[in-house]
Amino acid sequence: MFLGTYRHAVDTKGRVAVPARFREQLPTGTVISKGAEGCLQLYPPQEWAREQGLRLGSTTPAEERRLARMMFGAARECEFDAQGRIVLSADQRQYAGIANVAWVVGVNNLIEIWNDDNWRHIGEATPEEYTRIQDQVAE
Amino acid sequence: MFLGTYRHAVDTKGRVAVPARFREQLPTGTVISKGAEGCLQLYPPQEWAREQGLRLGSTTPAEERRLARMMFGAARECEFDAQGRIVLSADQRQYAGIANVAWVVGVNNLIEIWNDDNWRHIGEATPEEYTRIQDQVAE
DNA sequence: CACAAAGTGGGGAAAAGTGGGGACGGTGAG
DNA sequence: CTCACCGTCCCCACTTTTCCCCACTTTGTG
Repeated sequence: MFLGTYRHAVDTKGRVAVPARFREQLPTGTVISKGAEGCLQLYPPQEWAREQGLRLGSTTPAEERRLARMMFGAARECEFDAQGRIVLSADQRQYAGIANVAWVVGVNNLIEIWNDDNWRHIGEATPEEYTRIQDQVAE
Repeated sequence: MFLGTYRHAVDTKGRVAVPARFREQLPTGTVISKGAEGCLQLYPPQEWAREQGLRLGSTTPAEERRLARMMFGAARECEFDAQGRIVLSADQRQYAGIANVAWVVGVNNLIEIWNDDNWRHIGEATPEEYTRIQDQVAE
């Protein structure tokens, strides 16, 4: 279970530190790819396995081909260095609009990485907003 | 599992480097053929075997006959040189519209090779597009 | 306040990618 | 039949990127 929000530096080589609390729960085989609303997502192996039903073959429908290409094309297996950092590729940084700073957020089963603006927009909420959205999902 | 997008040069002899990450996972018997939307596809042996369900016979429907002819007719076994490159034939380059640059993309079970323009249209996604397509396939 | 753990930054060795020379073999023209 | 030409393949050398390692700074805790 991944919880909490962390603000980390992204250096000139595209490296970001994954919070130690998260790292201890991430076995090898963790994958990072694009996510909705312009974030990046880290999938622990068991979560990633769920996504792998999507395959290419001569009978795959056009919409699924498109999604598979975008999703797997943007993905990489996470490799942690001795300091517990991963490298965000240039593509990934561009997609998420990340330059020098990234927000690393635990969202229950996945970890998300956001840029400043998008995270402020999506993640921070006034009490009124929060209440409204909770009511909306409740239906 | 093949993941990630790589932009590689195609030299005057039609050679493209296959990313080292992919190469390690490709045994001999890997096949390259044409794919949908104007790409080329590399099939590892076990994936190629799956496509061989498609056979010609007296009861094969017209559409499948056509597909079988195009797909198997265009196929070749991949041969890697000492630097890990494969040669794209003139036919293959023409089909995919590839000149000096190719995008080599891991799409879970297959590897695809694209030209600049087509990949930009099919594979690169803005956050809005990506979110839309993900929601669309989710149904 | 001191010590330990976590995060940040950069230099250098190793690996990956790129480009071209030249040998070999098959094809077609003289 | 011989010779020039073209395509293929193998080898070598250069460039660029990756990643591994070390050291410093900051944060958090006893």
